[in-house]
Amino acid sequence: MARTQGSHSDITGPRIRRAALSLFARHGFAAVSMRQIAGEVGVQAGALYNYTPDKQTLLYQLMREHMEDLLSARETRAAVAGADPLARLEDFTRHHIRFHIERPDEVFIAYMELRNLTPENFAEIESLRRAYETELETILRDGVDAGVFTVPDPRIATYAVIAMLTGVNTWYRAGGRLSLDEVEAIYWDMVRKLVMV
Amino acid sequence: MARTQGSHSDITGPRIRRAALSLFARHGFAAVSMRQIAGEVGVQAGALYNYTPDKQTLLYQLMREHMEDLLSARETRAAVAGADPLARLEDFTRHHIRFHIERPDEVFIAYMELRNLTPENFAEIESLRRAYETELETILRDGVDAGVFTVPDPRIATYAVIAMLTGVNTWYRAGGRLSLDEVEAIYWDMVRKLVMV
DNA sequence: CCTTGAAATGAACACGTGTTCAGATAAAAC
DNA sequence: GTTTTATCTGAACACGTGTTCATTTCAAGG
Repeated sequence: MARTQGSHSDITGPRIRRAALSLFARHGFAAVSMRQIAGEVGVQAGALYNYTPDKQTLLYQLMREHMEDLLSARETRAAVAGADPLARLEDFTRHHIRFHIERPDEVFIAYMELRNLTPENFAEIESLRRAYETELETILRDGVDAGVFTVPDPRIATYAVIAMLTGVNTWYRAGGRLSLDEVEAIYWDMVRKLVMV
Repeated sequence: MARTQGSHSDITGPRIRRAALSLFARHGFAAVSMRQIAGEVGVQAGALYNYTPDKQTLLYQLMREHMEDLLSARETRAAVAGADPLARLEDFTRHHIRFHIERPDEVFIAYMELRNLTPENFAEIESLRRAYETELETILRDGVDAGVFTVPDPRIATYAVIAMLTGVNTWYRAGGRLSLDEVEAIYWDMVRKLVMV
């Protein structure tokens, strides 16, 4: 019986996911073959099927893991945040940027490879994404109700803020003109003005 | 000699590009075969090579055409706009939304398939994109110089506004809750506040 | 030391890939 | 009516695809 401590399989699964993640992000899901992934892990293609039922599920699991990490991290922070909508919005803004910058491959895949999911898997990922968006939308609505925010349409402001924040991933490079702290501050300034009364 | 008026080839080239555009947008460049494109046009795969040297160039031409349309449309409007930065920014905002919403397939491809371009073709497309971004950045800098805008960093505000505006394409559907005019107005409101002094 | 069984191999399957090209087709040019 | 010529076909090439599975490997359990 394997799968006791230190068994090979305990380490191969994650290695496969890491290889697939990096290759999918670099070349795209459709352009990466199971043989390429296997080669990166140092194994024959057939061996991958001890860890995943098929290529599509491999992609789905990567996306799902990412979205669940995102949601649970958000919930953790929401629990410690106070009731002030402005403080909650600042926390959301800064955390979104930092979380996404730390996971460029996962973020890239989660946005670009949605169309390679089966309809059922797509629905699953989409519902996780909607849950995350609802976090922000709730903050905005609470702020509007409390009279501290003025947004023309909370639903659309949610889309706008998330698109704006996620856009950081397309241009930010560590060691560039601005530190991550500065980027956070600049975006928070823009978001704050965007919702300002 | 063909290629006089009404020749077959005058109409087949555009038909191929339209079919490729739609298929690339739906399934992704790597997942679409030359035989699928040919099938959509009603022709054998070999015939495509009378119109394009290869699949990669077909993608490049679609992207290039789109980016050049975007830039020349922008230049046309910039020529008639006045000197008031606020009016120029409003025009940019509304025009960006409308132009992009009218071309969802082109926009999708231009964002998602960059990694399938050769380095030379990628550089070409990127330089067109930078030129477009510079249009907005110039408006923002002029507004800051004139004292009518306050943005923490014009370069980053450019990225932020473009990401925010292009995000409309991910959720807007004709016949939904909001008309395109309303969407334009809502986004202009948010952009205006974002750069407000 | 022998048994057990999870994990890896490597070949095979059936089919799809981008691209090429000799030959057929048919419409325009003269 | 004949020649010219752009266009299209259909087969071929060399190789890559995801996935399966009988067989081998080899470390842990007893």
